[in-house]
Amino acid sequence: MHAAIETLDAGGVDALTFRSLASQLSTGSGAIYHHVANKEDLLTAAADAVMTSVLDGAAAAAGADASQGVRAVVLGVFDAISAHPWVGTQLAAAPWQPAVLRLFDRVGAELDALGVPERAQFDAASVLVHHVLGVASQYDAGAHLASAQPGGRFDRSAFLDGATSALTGEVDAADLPFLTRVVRQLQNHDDREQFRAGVEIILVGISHL
Amino acid sequence: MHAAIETLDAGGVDALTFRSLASQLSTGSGAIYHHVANKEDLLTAAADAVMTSVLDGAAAAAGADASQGVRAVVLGVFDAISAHPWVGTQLAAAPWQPAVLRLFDRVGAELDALGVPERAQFDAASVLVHHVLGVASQYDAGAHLASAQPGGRFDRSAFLDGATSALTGEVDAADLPFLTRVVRQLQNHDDREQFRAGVEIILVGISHL
DNA sequence: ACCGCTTTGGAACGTTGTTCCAACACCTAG
DNA sequence: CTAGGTGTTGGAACAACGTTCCAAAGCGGT
Repeated sequence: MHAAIETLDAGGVDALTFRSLASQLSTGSGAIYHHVANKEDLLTAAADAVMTSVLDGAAAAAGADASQGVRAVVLGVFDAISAHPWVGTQLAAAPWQPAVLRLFDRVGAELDALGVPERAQFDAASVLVHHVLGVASQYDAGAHLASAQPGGRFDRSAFLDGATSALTGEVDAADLPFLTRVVRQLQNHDDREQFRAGVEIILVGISHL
Repeated sequence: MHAAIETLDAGGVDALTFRSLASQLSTGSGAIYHHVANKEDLLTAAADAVMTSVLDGAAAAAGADASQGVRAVVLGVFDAISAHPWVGTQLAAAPWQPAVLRLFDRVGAELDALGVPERAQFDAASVLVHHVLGVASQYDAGAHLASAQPGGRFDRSAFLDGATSALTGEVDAADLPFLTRVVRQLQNHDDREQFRAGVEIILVGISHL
C-alpha cells in the first residue's frame, strides 16, 4: 500500500500497474489480488489511506473556534491533494467510497457546529465538497499536462494553462473575451489563495441561509 | 461523431472502443485515426459537440434579465449532462479543452453583466464551474454504479447511494453521524432542485463581494 | 488515361487488468 | 515430530484495448 502511494505520487495513476507494483515489491502480479479485489479497490484503498491521515490531522488542528473548523478541514484536504494529485481524481470518480463519505460527514458536522439550519446542511456540504474535489481534479489534470509537455513550466491551474494556450493562438482568443481579459491579472497568482477565496465565497453564501 | 455520442450515451466511456465504433460505422479501426488523433481527442470532440449546442441554446434562452443569465447557462449545462453523463467526467478530466474554456468564459461574462467586481470575477466563475462539473461527475459515477448493480434502482446522487449503503451496514454507520442523520430527510429528493440550491448558495456569496 | 495524394480497412504489436494453477509456507491436530 | 489442510505466492496465460502499420482502393487534376 505504501509502495502504491509512492508510485502514484511519482507518476500518477498511469504509472501504477499491477506489474510495476509487483516488481517493486519483488513478487508476482497474482499475489496482489489476495490483498485487493481489483485496481479500483487498490486506488480506493490508497486514497483512503491518504484521506484518513488528513482528516485525523485536521481533527486535531480544528480546536475550539467553530468558525475555523470547516476551513481547517477543507484546507487540509486541499493541501493533501496538492501533495498527492491523483487523490482528487480518485475521490471524484467514485463518490460513494468511504473516504468521500467521511469527508462529507466531517464537513457536515462542522457546518452543524457553525449553526447552519438543518434543512440546508446537505446542500451546503455538497457545495463545499464539490468545490474541494473540483479543484483537486484540476491539479491532477495539470500534473498530467505538465508531464506530457517536455520540460514545460506549468502552473497548476489548468484553467489558466488553457487560457494561456488560447492567448498564444492554439485556440481562437476572440471566442473567449472574458478569459483573455481576466488571465492577465492572474499571471502570477497563488493557487492556495485562490482556493481559499472560493471557500470564502461559499461560506458567505452559507451564512445567509 | 454522432455515432460516438450515441455509444457514449448508451454505455458510457467504457463502451466506446475503436473496435465498437468501427463496426458500428462498418469500417476499420485504423480509418478512425484519420479523423481524430487518439481516444482523448475523440472524447474531447464528442464533449465539445454536446457543449456547443448547449451553450448556443443557453445563449438564446438568457434573454434580457441579467440576473437570470448565469442560472440559465449553468442549468443548461446541468440538463445536458443529465442526458449525457459521460460529458461531466470528460470535462473535469481535461479542464483546458475548448468546451470548458468556453463554459468558463460564458459564466464569467454573465457575472460581469451582473456587476461582480472585476477582481473577484475569476474566483466566482471558478466556484460556479467547479460546482457544475463536480455534480456532473457524480452523475457519471452514479451511472456506472447503476449499470454495475444488476437491476438495481439507484438514485443518481452518489452521495446518497453511499450513505444508503452505510445505513444498510456495508460501511460502519457509527463513523458517519452527520450522514446517517441527514440522509433520512433526503430519501425522495430532486437532483435538479438540489443542484439549483447549491447554485443559489454560491450566488448569494458572490453577491456579497 | 495516367499519376499523385488521401482515405480505407484489417492485420499486427505492445501493454494492461484479470484469471488460473502448481508450488510453497505455515499452523494446528494427533 | 509428523501429517494434513488452509491460505499465500509467483508467474504463465488470456482477452481486450489503444495504437501503428501498410497494401489496396478511391479520386482529383493534368
